[in-house]
Amino acid sequence: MAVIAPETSEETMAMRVVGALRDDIVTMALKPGDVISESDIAGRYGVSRQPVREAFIRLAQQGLLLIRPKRATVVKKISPDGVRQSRFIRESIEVEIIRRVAANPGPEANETIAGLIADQEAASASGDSRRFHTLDELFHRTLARLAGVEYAWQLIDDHKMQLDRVRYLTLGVSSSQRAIAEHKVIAAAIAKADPAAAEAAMRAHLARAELLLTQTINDFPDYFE
Amino acid sequence: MAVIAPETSEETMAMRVVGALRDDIVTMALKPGDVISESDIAGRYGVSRQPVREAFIRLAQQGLLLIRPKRATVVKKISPDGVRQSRFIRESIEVEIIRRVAANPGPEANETIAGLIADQEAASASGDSRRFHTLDELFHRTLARLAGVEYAWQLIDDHKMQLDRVRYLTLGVSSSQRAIAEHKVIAAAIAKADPAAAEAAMRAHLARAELLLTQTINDFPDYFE
DNA sequence: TTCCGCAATCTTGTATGGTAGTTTTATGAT
DNA sequence: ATCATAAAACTACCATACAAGATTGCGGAA
Repeated sequence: MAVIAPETSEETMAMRVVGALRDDIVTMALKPGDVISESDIAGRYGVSRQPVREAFIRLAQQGLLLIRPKRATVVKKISPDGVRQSRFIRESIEVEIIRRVAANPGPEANETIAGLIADQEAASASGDSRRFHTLDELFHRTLARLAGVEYAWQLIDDHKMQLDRVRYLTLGVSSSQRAIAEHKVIAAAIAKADPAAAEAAMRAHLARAELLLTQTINDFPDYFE
Repeated sequence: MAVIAPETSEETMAMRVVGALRDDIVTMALKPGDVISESDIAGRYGVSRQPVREAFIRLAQQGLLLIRPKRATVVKKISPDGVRQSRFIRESIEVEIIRRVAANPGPEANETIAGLIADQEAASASGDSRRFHTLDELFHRTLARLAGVEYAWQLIDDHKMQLDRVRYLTLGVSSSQRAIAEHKVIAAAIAKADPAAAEAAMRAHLARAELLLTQTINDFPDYFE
């Protein structure tokens, strides 16, 4: 019974509920296949059904909920094929981004990237996996910004929620050391203004997730279609 | 005052309104900058505000409407930078698709593609621009299917609405003859299983739109940010 | 004329009641 | 005990009423 009150008039209750539910879903507090209802969530957050309903619509459009009219609303199970294609989309865009950045790094690019990698090493050394995850995201988003297509990253971000659910299931499994090493390879390619090498490094960096996916499906079969 | 009734229980009123409004926006019946209100649209379609409100939310999430809380809801003006980045996204994905198809065409690929091009030539010859547009879309979607990432096309489709509004403004300007010629180049590259050539052809095919965009901005400055 | 302030009237946001359809449960017949 | 049937208890959908902020326009004062 966590009552959520809007701080500013700019943020509506519906938006609050969206954020709260999305966090619950991505962190697996709400598990794939769980059945929820407007009244249920409304009572839980101390609001009426209306804002909850609108939150459901938003989350359904983002692929996290499945609204079955007149039947029920369920947390969508993770579609392995959907995850694969989300990754395909991300890879397609990020490869294009890394090409642009490597072809035309700009003055601030190298130092910015080096700084981010240093932060990641610090986070990894202190075992702060949450901060590491944040920095990892920032690493990729920064590349998008350097390529002048920050909006494109927002698109990736939307579809990344699907991948994040898988990632959450594999917490601790993925080696942050390895991710840092791969980031360094990418940074080196950018420093040498070598688009081809940067592209190859980015592909390798993203491809590693495929192994984790099949492994995770075996570990949590109920969460997948 | 067109009253819309749901035929099946699977399709809600809100979904109907979404479709009707999206068509109106893409075809410029509702122009960028137009102010609409829930009550207004509700009265126009003979439903209550509730389903209209939900339609607004969906369309806002697709980038066609801008909901200004407590103020109004307006048809989003076309963002030139947004169009450019939507094209960037589309190009990134389609290049990756065309690479895959060209690298591994599969048995049915060549004849399917050839058939589509023949249909397009027929449509162009008979001056049926609407059918030509439909076939053009089918051409690209078919490539996505052949690459095994039809879901990725759906993503492109969502963001393509922004591009479609521009395309609608340039009806008659764009030469279907030229598009067909470019499609033939792509088909030839696939037939020769030459990914590099296919990629170059696809990039050229998509790049041509840049000229049209700047031209269109000059012709309809009020519709752009 | 210009500017300030208030009120009428817009807008979207939220709450609630009722409706139609689905699922579950209970009940009775076989 | 098993199965068919009906009733009860859910669900999301829609309509309506009200609330709260934003805009507009009017009127009066400087």
